[in-house]
Amino acid sequence: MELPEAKQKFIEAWGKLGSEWGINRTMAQVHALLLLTPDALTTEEIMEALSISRGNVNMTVRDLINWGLVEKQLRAGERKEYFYADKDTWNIARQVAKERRKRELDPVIKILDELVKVEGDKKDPGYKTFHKTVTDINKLAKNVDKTLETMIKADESWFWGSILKIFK
Amino acid sequence: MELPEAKQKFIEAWGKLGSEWGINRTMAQVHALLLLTPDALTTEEIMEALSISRGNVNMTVRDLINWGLVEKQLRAGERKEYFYADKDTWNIARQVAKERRKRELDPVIKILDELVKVEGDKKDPGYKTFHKTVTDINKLAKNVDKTLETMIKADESWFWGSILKIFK
DNA sequence: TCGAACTTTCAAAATATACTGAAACTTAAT
DNA sequence: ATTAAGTTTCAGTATATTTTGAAAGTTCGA
Repeated sequence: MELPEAKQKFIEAWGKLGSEWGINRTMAQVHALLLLTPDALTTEEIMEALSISRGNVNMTVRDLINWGLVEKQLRAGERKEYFYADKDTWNIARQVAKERRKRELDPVIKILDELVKVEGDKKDPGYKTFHKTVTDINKLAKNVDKTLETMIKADESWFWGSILKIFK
Repeated sequence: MELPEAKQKFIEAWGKLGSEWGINRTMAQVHALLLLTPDALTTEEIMEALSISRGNVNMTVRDLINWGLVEKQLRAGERKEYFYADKDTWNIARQVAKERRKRELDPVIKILDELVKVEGDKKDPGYKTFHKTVTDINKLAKNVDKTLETMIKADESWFWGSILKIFK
């Protein structure tokens, strides 16, 4: 396989994975493109490379910046903005974990904490099932939450070292 | 908060979480409904409880069965089919991990393995960046893959015991 | 083998999501 | 103050996903 084709494949694969994970395809593709590019790109170059509109690039890049995956670079004497993606995969993973935790897991845990407190007739199977399900899911969610928190704070080699050692 | 309202909240929350995780909202809601129901429900009852059409229930329930989260029950002397959700949250988590790994992670790892092999000019920064990015992501993906595999095989208390012990 | 009870399918409609492109806006040099 | 280079916004359009509902299919008892 030749390099240009390989790059294309990578962009596609990352785009597909992204869309399966609730990140929109274009956003994932722009990220992939930047990950493959040694230096920063302009809006113009991204538009060109992926055949998408200016408006789309603008919004997508803003999202990537909000996710902490891309940074805007300014160059002395130039008006154009350049976009550069952090290439450290551990940072990327951590950043994604951090954002998703904040956006998705935290709100659900908050609701579950409320629901665990709901009182009811302990003889009623409907109530018993409700209470057990909610309590169990809450516990699971809290475990996931703690694990993510550790991961977010941790150093890569330590993290995988510990995980894979146990699981050996 | 009263039980019916609490149930409703749970169904909504689970639906929202599901849709953020690439599982469609209705599927997650049907799952939530079944998780709250001590015994099995019929198509009719699901339609009623969630105000959705017969066709939708049929397809959604089929998907849940394919994900291994719900089972079809037949009762002697009855034509109707009943649907029952496994209430064990660890099984649910495992099952979801298993399916997503198979459907999403495995194909990406296959592509990454191909891309890691692509040869190029070692002086070319474009090639160097490509190669490093692909190699790094491949490693990360393999670590996640191994961890998921362990989780899928593991027993709940052992798994969280080990994880949380390290992470203290 | 008929028909009632139930399930499945899928084309069409509804809804949700993403993208475009041109106008409005910003900034800085002249 | 004007203009040119660039960025941002967003109404309208395009695309993708989900849902409906009615027709076709299945199964089983009489």
